[in-house]
Amino acid sequence: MASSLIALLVFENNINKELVRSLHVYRLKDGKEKEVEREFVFSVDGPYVEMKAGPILRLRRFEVLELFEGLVIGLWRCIFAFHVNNPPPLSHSSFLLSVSRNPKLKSIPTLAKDIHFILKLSCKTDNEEPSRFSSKEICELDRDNCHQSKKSLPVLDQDLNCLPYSVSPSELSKSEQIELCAAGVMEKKKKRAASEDIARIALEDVVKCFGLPIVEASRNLKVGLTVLKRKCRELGIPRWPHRKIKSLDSLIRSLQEEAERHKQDSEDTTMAVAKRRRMLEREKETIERKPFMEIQSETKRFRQDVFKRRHRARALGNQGL
DNA sequence: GGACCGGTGTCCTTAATCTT
DNA sequence: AAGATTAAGGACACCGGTCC
Repeated sequence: MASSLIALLVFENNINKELVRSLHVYRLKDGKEKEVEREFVFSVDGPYVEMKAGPILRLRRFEVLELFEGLVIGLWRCIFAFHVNNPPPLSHSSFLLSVSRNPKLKSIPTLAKDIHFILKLSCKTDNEEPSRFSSKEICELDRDNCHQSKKSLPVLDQDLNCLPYSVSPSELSKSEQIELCAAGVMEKKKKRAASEDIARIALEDVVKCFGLPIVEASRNLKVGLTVLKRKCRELGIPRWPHRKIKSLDSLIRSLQEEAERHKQDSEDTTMAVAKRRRMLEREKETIERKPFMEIQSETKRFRQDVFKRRHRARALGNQGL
């Protein structure tokens, strides 16, 4: 479960003319980006997360003081969050919240609606007066509100940085169990792969997954890691070539960038870059066909050169800063 | 019901890749 | 070239299904 992808949204709401912060937390099930396990909604007053029709839960170590992207909080990954007083400019959010450029978003129900809502709010707040409160003051207000809510609401000391639902199923009532099952929350028993399915896996199927890490490939092929490893040995693949291919891809990309930069340069330079790129692409194809092949030593030298250049460029960039 | 087989998950090791 | 980081490999315990 540690690889679960978490999407999280914080936005301002104006229901009942009160300033309400909403936090939508989406936990995608077991790393599978298509299945959403549960949705939480932030409670009105303080850092508590209210399950829909459930108890109040505590989200620790999370203060929405600024814009967050990709921040990992325990098991949770924040895809987008901003403080009520600090709405981001639309241009900033365009990449992350654009479904066409970030296809992961498609897998999260109601997200499109939420994004639309957030962006509308963002536009509105841009035109509004800046808040009278500093972030620090808001934070203090929040803390006061927390204390209040502690008095009035029952609070489970569930840390959302750990897996939710750590309460054992036997402790839940039958109706709660049914509800959890309906939400897809209860741990599903992993079914073992049928032996005919394993036998049916052909080299072509495996080759299609070379671009993925072996764990993801095994998920794609619907078999366990051990099975896939054994299958690879059977098919004459001693090591999973994902890293070789990724490395060659990265070299091809940097050559592409170089080609862009050298557009105006001499024909010789352009030709040399294009030639090298073709060589790398051929090598990648060869490895895809013969995964046991080593990366050529010439390519390894070239890769080392690229690393050095990147390193120098970064160092110069840092000096410039 | 017990033995056996095979898949899964986990932990540690090792190799490959990347950074400095 | 050395060190750091990351990802794959391998071993092993556990569990569920099947067969006798």
